[in-house]
Amino acid sequence: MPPTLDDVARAAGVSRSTASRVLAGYGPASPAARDRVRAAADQLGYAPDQVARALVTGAGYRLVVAIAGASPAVLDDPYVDRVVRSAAATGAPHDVGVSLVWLPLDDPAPLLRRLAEDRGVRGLVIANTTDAVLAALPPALAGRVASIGVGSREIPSFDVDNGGATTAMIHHLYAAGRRRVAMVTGPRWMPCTQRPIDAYRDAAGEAGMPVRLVPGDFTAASGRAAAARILDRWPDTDAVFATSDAMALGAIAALRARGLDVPGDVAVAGFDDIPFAALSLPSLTTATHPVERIAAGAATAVIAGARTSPPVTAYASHVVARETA
Amino acid sequence: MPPTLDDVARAAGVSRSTASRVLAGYGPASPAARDRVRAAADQLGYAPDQVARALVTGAGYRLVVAIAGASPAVLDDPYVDRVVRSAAATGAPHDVGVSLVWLPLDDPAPLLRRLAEDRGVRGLVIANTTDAVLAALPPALAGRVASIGVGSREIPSFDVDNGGATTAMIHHLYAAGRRRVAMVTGPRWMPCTQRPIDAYRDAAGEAGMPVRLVPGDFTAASGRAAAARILDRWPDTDAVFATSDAMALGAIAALRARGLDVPGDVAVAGFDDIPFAALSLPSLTTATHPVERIAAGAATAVIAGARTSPPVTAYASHVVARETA
DNA sequence: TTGAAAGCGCTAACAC
DNA sequence: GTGTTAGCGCTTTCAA
Repeated sequence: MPPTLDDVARAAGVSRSTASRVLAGYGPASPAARDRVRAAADQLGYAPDQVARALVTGAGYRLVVAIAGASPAVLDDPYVDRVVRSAAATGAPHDVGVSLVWLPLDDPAPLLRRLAEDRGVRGLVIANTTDAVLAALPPALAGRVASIGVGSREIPSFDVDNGGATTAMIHHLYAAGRRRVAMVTGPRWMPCTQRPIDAYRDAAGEAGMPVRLVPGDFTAASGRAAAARILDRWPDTDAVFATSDAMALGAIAALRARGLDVPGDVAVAGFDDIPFAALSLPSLTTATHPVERIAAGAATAVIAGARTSPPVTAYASHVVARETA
Repeated sequence: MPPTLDDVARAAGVSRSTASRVLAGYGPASPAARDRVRAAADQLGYAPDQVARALVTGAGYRLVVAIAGASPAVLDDPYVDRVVRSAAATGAPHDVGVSLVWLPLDDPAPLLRRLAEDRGVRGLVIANTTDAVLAALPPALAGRVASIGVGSREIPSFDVDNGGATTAMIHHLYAAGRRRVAMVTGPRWMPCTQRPIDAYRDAAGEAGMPVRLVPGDFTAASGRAAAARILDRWPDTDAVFATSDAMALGAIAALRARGLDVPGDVAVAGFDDIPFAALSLPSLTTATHPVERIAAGAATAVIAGARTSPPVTAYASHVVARETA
């Protein structure tokens, strides 16, 4: 049996409350008592029982990662895998576990309410956040939510600087001599897909280049379809920037199916820098997406108490120039 | 504030103990009391507080996914991502969260001991399990551990039938006219890499074909290196079966770098059926690996109490014939 | 079959 | 600065 606070207190010759105060790190305690308690705790290998602590503080012991989307299928995505894994690794030293749920986009309130009432829930990390989801957040969750994507005054946001990445990538394509760059965006309902669109428009406007936008949903299939639409509408397109590597890979397949050479006829760039971007042939030019760091930041914010985090934390992305663009 | 057991008991007009017995599902209770308690619980929307329950039962509230390996870098792997995500989704309805840790292969005992003593830990799912890890498992963890990989009499094992998959794949290659098939295996220290090797030897023996084995570590880089070694040692090799898609893709790159055509000169097959396998050009022939189902099985076993599971649960894998083989 | 009572390990008022 | 006391919500003897 692991030692309890009582054991420590007894060994240190103080009361349980004093031991608790010392170990919790706040509340009054004499230096002498401090030393003795700490020594005893060390010597016994004491670690506070998080369950008991959670019971009395009402803190909650698990972090819920909620992925907003139209159907539970949104969970089936390597991106989600990376978020969850990073959160699970981040929580481990704090003894908080992670559970994963699908947050229905059309009616998020019931689940959100249940989570708010669940005493086991330490806090929430929401991904694919929309304004509607933000609005549906019960007050009881205040200060315990972080968003990967858009945030609000109360909800801190953690996300990649995809606007900056877009600017950099478009400039990269222009610098390589491409003139008619089409962009495959994320789905319209995701607010965080707006920044790349704006950045693209700005870059195109400044350079006097055309704007060619087609939406996708981050999957390879949607990239394939998007490339087909682009070629149909604007046959002279000489570069495609897809905002996910999967879409970029799909686009390449579609381009080749039409007999076009990549990058000879059309350059293609992706976004995310998944492991296979480097392995595909030709290797894919893309921009980094530090998903693990973002998720770790969001998880840490929730565990620490989200109200102390700055409203927006943007993670830099940089262009990885390979063969396709 | 969510309703407590006291609220339910009061509403049902019984004592807290009776309500507890009814809701827990065991212990004596009259049918009348049963009905009243259940109705009250329903009506109030009662959900037991897992923290309080854990405190008294000592059951633990989180599932630890431990990945054995030489360094913390083993955590940085899409395979791990899939395991963790599936476990996190599986635990969610049971209010158990998942945390992820690295289990040092050379000295697993200290961490294992800490986990065994941690009252917050419900149980363990271990991946990349070795016999040494199994031997180091403290008795306190008995019945609360499931292994993805090798198991033992006490530790149930959940894994893909990679032996069967290997047999099927080798036969597929022979049937396609390949005669000198080399295999890139997993690292030697992983016991679960043995079955594919045995299956390969058997198939080769039966067919009177040569045995050509080279170890890898499941990464693309190792696949590349392995393919180079294969060509150096056995230049007439006409097929490579790599036991991960990443290695297969690496092997293809190496083959092409030597001017060989895939599948014209050398067929290549992988294992895992990662999303990118279908997208690569030429598309990769591989075998499925239901990682999510395996992890869900292991997680469920731990949550339910692992001693009730059969000692070995093998998940079928089937060949997905595409262009490379 | 039921309820009273004890207690899981901890924190937090509140007296001293 | 310190110790006493009272719970957090639940399960579980044990006596009725």
